[in-house]
Amino acid sequence: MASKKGITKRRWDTLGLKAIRPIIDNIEETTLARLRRHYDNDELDFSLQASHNLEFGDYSTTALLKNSKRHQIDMDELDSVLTEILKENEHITEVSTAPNKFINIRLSDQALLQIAQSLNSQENQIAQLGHIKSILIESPSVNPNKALHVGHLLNVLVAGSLNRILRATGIRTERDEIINDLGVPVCMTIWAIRNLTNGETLESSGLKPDQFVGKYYVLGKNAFKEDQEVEKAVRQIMVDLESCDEQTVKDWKSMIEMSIAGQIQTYNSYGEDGTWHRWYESDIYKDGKDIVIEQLEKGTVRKDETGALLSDINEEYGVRDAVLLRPDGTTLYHTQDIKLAKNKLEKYNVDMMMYVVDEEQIDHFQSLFSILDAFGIKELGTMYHFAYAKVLGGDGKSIKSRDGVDLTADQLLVEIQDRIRASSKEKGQDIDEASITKIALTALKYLYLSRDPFKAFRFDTLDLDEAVSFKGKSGTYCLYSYTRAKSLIAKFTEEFDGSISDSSALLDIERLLLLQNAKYNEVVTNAADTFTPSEIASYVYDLSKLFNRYYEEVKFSELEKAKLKTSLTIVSMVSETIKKSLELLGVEVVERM
RNA sequence: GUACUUGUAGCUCAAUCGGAUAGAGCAUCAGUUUGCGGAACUGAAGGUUCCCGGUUCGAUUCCGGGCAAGUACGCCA
Repeated sequence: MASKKGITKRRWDTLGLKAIRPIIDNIEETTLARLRRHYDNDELDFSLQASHNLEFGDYSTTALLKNSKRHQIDMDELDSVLTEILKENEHITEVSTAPNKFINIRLSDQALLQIAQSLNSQENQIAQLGHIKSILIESPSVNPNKALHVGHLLNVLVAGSLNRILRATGIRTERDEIINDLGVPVCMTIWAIRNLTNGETLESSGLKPDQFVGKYYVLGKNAFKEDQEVEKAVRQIMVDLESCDEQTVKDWKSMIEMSIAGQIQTYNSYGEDGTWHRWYESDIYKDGKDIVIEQLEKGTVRKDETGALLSDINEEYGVRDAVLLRPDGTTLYHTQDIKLAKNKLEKYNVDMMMYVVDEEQIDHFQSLFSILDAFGIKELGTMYHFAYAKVLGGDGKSIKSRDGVDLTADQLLVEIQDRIRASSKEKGQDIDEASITKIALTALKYLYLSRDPFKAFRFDTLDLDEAVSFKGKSGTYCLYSYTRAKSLIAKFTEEFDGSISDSSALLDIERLLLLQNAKYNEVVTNAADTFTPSEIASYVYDLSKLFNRYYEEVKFSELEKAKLKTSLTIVSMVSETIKKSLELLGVEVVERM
């Protein structure tokens, strides 16, 4: 009995990724092997997790609590055995058992530096793959009659970031989207462009192509609502399109092309190439009939009294059955999506299909996934609806319902750029336009990606002011840390050679910094496994914050030469981690700001 | 009505997916500055994690039941 629950659950744990942690994995393995041998019991468990507080050591284990009860081993005895094994490890300098039976270990300075070097090397492999080795991401599938607004942007940025994060772990990713190029709204736009332009053309309007389309969509929609004659005319366009009337097809194609071209421009300005594969509803809306009829004899589809064909899987899957073919043989949304899924699999042969579509369509996807499973096309658990919550306007209402009055993605970028430019002028800095754009994108992307996408958020000017204020938890703060690190290395360029020959003990702040740095593989793996870019955002902020503390605490110009070299190497490694992390969020770093 | 999602500091949000004393930012208050870039740093104050049960060494997290908010519910896409 398949469960309806979980198809769109937030926490996804079936990618089976396992982070590769240099040295830490090694300590885990050797300790576990010795422990099992000592007790001659292969069921014993041992794992290390990073401590959140230096007081509790660098890493800790709950092995005492987990094993003693489960395997009837005396806790004190296990404690002394485990402590002995850990103490003999070359990378560990201190082992202590807390009153609550956590065992805390402290790593040697050497081990910390080695870990940083492994993570920083070109060969750093982030994770071992599980059974999901390839994923197709469908996004953003914006309707072609509208310019992208600040709500669509969430989709674009999250999908872009997920794509990068998944790739970083070694998963093969593919991108695609479906363009709904049919339907009444499209025909309303065609009608408006035919009748309301007063001679205005794309060229003479000076608008981006998608904005041009969007403008006439709104005009067409209003006319459609108010005037029955217009409604008639729009219906006629639908009929003409269906019957492949030459002029109508030409107008339609030109409108769709304008729209896509404009959307791609927007993707480009946000640093996404937008070259992913596009499926068109008009290519597939007649298909899928045979798939449905084929299922009739398998019992997963039934015919009702009107002659319509419905899915018949309610009992097994607990989802409401859907109409798949009208009595006249025409298809519906579901039917097209079934066909599309089949096409996708034929083209990309991926282990998992992900749909980045807002939460309004949860029911649709639960139903679709169940049907695909029942039809033997793709198993449950290998399809995922990333059901992000809608972005709300400043008044707390859905943006979707208020056509034409909202900030478009293009306007938003310009607005942020203006603010960045103004504030850098205020500080008497002279920054080139390319950097202004990068800083603006940093602020914006961090704002969008640092939060949980499953919780609705209100988009209003308050958020904007915060994003560009450069204070506190922001992308610009992280970027600033990076440029600080870079300028530090540039200042001491003669002393910096990437070595760690110094033998004096690391400072506490250096240990903290290296420990945070050491979490990189784990954080990226977890972000991929649970589809949460915000984990990267939190991580890079914490790392940046530690770096700024380091920067304030240590006067580099007063350090001994050997110590300076090591410290600069640490700075360099940390700055590279900041850079890599920001890139996973789709942020390109600047060297100066 | 049914299903899904959400509920944590005054506000906006975290919490490595069962771990130690629930953390940040904003706002508030108090400090650091002759500097390697102050777009920085340090500190104070702020909590019955919506409520009630259960599971267990241990629950913001998992399970059950309430309460509140948002969203979706067959021939539209």
